[in-house]
Amino acid sequence: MARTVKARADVLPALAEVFREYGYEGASLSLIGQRTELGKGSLYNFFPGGKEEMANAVLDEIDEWFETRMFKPLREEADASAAIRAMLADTLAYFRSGRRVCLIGALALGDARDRFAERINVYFAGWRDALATALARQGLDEAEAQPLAEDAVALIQGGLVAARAMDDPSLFERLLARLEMRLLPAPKN
Amino acid sequence: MARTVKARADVLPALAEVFREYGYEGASLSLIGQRTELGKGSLYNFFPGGKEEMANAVLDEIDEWFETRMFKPLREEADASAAIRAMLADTLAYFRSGRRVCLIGALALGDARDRFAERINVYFAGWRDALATALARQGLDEAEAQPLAEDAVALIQGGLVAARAMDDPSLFERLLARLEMRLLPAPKN
DNA sequence: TACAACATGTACCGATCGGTACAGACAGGC
DNA sequence: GCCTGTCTGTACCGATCGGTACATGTTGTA
Repeated sequence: MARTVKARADVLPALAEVFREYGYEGASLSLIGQRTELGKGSLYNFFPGGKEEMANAVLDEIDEWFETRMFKPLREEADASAAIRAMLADTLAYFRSGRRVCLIGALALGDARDRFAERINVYFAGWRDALATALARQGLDEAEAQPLAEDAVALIQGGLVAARAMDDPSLFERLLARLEMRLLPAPKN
Repeated sequence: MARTVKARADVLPALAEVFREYGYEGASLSLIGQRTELGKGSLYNFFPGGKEEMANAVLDEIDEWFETRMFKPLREEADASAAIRAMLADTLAYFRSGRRVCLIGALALGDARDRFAERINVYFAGWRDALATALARQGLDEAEAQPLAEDAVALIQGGLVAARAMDDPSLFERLLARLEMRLLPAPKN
C-alpha cells in the first residue's frame, strides 16, 4: 500500500471540483472518496464534521481567493481601472470561460441554500461592494456605481448559467468583453 | 374525467414547485408525494416513467408557457416594444420578483444537467432569439440586437441567482427596471 | 348489478446515502 | 526496541433513495 500522506489542504481542490460538478447533495461521500483518492477514514479524520465541514473548508478557500485576489485590489489598488480589468481577466480564467460553474451561485439555487445562506450572501455582497468601490474610485458617483456593480455581478453569474445551458463558453467571453466596455471609462484619446 | 379527485395536469404546479425548490435529485419521491398529496401508486400511474417523466412533464408545461406567453409575442406581435415591456412584466411576475427560481437555470447548474441538456439549450436559445427578433423589429440592426438579447437573458438569470443569494427580491426588480431602459428605444417626446 | 378501467395506498425491493467503529499501518520521541 | 498519536481502509449501521407489485377502492358503462 503506497501510503502517500496527504495534508488536509491537498484535497481541497479535488473537493471543490466535486462540489462544483455535483452540488452539495449530489456530491456523495463515495464520489468524494474517489476524486480525492481518500477513504472515508481519512476524510473523517481531516473533516470530523463530515460533508458540511468539507463544504465549509472549500468555501473558506474560495472566500480567501476572491478576497485577496479580487476584492482587495478593487477596493485598494491605486489604479482602479487596472483592478477592474484584472478582475475581469481573473473571472474569465477562474471560471474557465464559463466551463466551470460558480459553486456559490450553484449553492444559492440548490436545496443546500439555507445551510450556507450567510456565506453565500457575504460572497455576493462582497463582490458587488468591492466593485462599486472601484467604480467610484474611477470617478463615478455613488448613484451610478452601485447599480452598475449590481448589474455586473448578476451578469457574470447569469453568464455562467447561460454558457453552461447553451454549452457555449464563447458566450461567457463575449459577455465579459461587453461588460468591460460598460465598466471602464471611455478611453480618452 | 371529473370522476377522479386529481387529473395528471392538476399535480403539475405542485410538482414544478418541488423541483424548483429542491432540484431534480433533491426532489425525493416521498417529498413529491407529500406536496402533491399523492401516493407512489398514483404518481406512477400518471407518470410511468418515474421522476424523469415527471420532470419532463413540468418542462413541457414551462416550455409551452414561455413559448405562447413570451416568445411568440416577441417574434410576432405588431408592437415589438409593447411585447418587450410585456416580457419584462411577465418575467417579474413569473419569478415572483426573484423569490422564485428558474427551474431550467437551476437544472443547468446542477448535476442533472446532462439528462435535460437539449431542453435546457432550447429554452435559453429560444428566449435569446425571440428577444433578438423583437429588438430587430424595433429598429436595431442584427449586430446590435443579438448581443443585447444575449446580455438580457444572462442578466435575468443572474438576477435570479443574485436575488436569491442575497435574499433581496428588490434587487431583481431593480435589475429588470434598468434592463427595460436598455431594451426599449429612448422615448421620443 | 356486474364488470372493466382507472386510481390509490401500502408493503416491499436492492442500492446507496451520510456517518460510525475499529483494527491495522506508519511516523517521531524516547 | 517500544509507545503514542496520526493516518488509512473496511465493515457496518439505520435511514432513505427510486422503483415495483399488488390488493383495494372508486367510477362510468352496460
